[in-house]
Amino acid sequence: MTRLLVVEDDQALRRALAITLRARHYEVDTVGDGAAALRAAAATAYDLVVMDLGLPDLDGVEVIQGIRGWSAVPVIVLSAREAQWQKVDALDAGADDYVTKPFGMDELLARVRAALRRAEPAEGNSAPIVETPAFVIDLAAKRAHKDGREVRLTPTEWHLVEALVRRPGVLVPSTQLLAEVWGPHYERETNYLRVFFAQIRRKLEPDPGRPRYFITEPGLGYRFEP
Amino acid sequence: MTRLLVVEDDQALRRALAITLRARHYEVDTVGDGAAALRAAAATAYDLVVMDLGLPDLDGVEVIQGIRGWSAVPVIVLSAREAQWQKVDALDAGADDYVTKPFGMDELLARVRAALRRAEPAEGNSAPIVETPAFVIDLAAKRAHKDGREVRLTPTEWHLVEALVRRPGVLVPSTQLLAEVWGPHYERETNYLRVFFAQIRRKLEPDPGRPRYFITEPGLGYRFEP
DNA sequence: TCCGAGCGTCAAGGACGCGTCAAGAACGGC
DNA sequence: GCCGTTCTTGACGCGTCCTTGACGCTCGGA
Repeated sequence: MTRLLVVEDDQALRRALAITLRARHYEVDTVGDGAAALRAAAATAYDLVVMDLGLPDLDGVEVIQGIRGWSAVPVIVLSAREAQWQKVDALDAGADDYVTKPFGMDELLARVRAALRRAEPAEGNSAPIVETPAFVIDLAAKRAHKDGREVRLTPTEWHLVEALVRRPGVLVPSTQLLAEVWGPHYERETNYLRVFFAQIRRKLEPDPGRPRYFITEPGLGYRFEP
Repeated sequence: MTRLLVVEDDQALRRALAITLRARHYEVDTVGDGAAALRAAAATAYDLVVMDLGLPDLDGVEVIQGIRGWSAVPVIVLSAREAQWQKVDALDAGADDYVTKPFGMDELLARVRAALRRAEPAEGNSAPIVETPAFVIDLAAKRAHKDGREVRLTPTEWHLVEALVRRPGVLVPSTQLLAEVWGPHYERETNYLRVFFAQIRRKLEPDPGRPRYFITEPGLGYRFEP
């Protein structure tokens, strides 16, 4: 399911957007101000953010920059502001697209599709099935098998496994893993990583005491070794 | 150098676009019709295409579909057509963005930057791999190999190696290395450098006693000789 | 020839990060 | 409201990495 976050202070428009998008089978959360937007984006891994630039608390550009600090999620900006420099500012802050109110719903939907289409290959181009002599991971189906037996992973364990397995052989810094799985405020909680990797190794590694696939690089981060 | 293809039948606008984009240090090719656009896109690996929808020979949507048949290059569509369904068609055909004429040049440039920024990580712009006859260093994956064997570097060793290898051949003053790796208060602790470079040479140099790649310039600093 | 500054080497200590375990808190399903 | 799962939090032992000091070497100048 594709998850969208709608950030819009005008209640009527917020409802209209949510209804229209849900009718297209997107899963939609809505918030009404910038602080809530940042909290929501930190708590949940959305596939796309639709955001009004005129928010009551924060400037839209600040919200974009806040999100861009740790996430590459596509952001489509809605705005009644016509001035060029505002579009330029928003786009340079990290927005992916800028739609001027009043806008046609069909156009917005097309831009949502375009943004999602672009983001797709970046995330899922490498095979959604990862296979090693010890275990098989199907990222699309969210299933893992070890020695033919199905292994159950909790949501957080999946999130971690995915973050590593998506870039085989590459070292992923602890801070990046924490930001990606728990959110930007958890970058110091390295003990989470220790606890969860212990669990993941117990479930997937042939010899959990001596990891072969989920490798710790002391002081740096973790690495998935295919 | 970033390479752009401009597809526009109006000669005046084509020239204006080319001049503006070149002033921003993009490398720009221009063509005047759809057939030439397809030929050019096939012949050269452009980083982005800016395309007018109203072309004399082919419909712009067909050109987009033609390009999308084999390339994922970002496409920004320009058009005087206001109707929503035309935007929807172009976006669904694979366009990344749709700008309605008349448009502001600053806005177009911002959208160009946004599109290029998105495409960047997928292509892997700068080569983070440093190769010498004796060893290979992959800065992105944080891996080092010597004679085919993997060599493990500690966090501080990585930091130092990176600081030097990023600027091949140039002499980096000791104070700068110390400030960059340990912080500004450590600029006098040159013994740190001696200890760690001894370690790094032991791990990477063919003959650690007589360094060939990590060179000391007495009294000045250190240099990486590729 | 002697001397000193700067560099390379080595080894010991202490600090830090990691793996492990377990218990309490939050969450969701019934 | 209860129960099982999942997440959070704390404590402890251990290994690795960083820091620090001592010593020998080379090279240039007195």
